[in-house]
Amino acid sequence: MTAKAHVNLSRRERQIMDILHRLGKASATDVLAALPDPPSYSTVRALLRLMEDKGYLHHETDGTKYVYLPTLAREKALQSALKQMVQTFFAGSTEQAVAALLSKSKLKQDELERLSVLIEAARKEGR
Amino acid sequence: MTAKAHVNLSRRERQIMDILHRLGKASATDVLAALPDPPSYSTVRALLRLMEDKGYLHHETDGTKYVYLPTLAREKALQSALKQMVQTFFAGSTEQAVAALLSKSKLKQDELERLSVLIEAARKEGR
DNA sequence: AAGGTAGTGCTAATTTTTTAGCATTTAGGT
DNA sequence: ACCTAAATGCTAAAAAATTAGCACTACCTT
Repeated sequence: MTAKAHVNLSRRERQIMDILHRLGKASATDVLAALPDPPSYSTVRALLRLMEDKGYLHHETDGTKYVYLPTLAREKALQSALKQMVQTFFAGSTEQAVAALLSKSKLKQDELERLSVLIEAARKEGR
Repeated sequence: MTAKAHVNLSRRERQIMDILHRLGKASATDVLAALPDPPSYSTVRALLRLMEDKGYLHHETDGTKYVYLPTLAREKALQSALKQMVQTFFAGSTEQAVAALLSKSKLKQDELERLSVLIEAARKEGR
């Protein structure tokens, strides 16, 4: 499983990976509920089995049922997704990406406060 | 073209949209050069034509050749991508997304400085 | 002006994805 | 112990995506 496996995901596979990353872990029923234009339950189970074969995810047993989790650790997947986004829309500039996030959402005072602390810390560290 | 059209893109379609957003616009040759596991030139042209039919992109003529551009304005596509990312990995928290970006890349002093200015401005504005 | 190069249009085959059905197993309640 | 409910395993059909080939046109170079 390379870190850029995501470029090879099909439509449904990507939707399912997004759901798993969002929920952390999920049963076939959970996945079905979260899928856009949901297919049948049977279909979802088949997809999950195929994706497990391909190594994108694996399952644990919770009593008699299966709970699926991404194979690639959240950290790795996140890093890959962030990099992809920064490259695609900001020519590699993290600064611009952060600026876009800031401009597109109304952060609360306490959130801004905490970010301010983070940035000041980074500035001192680099100095 | 809804703003969440991206969830319906196939593997190649997504790869091509990423390339177009990265480059702004691109010829079939450009796209071929940028595609991972590149297929034939003929294939790329067919994909571009299909995607144009679906409304994902359109072309302009540059002399005799075609140059393709995303239909959805960069701003819209970006907003949709950012939202998707924030929802998937940060349960909707922009603050956490920004924090992750900061922690995963070494920003230069001048970049940090500019971000600091942005954040202070937002803090004053919200107050 | 002729030949070659670089582009487009169209079509069809192949491969992959997506889908659903049926059989089987396990657990729990009466 | 038996019946039902809720799982899973497996298989195959249908739909969509991916691919490449061939024919044609415009332009440039000699």
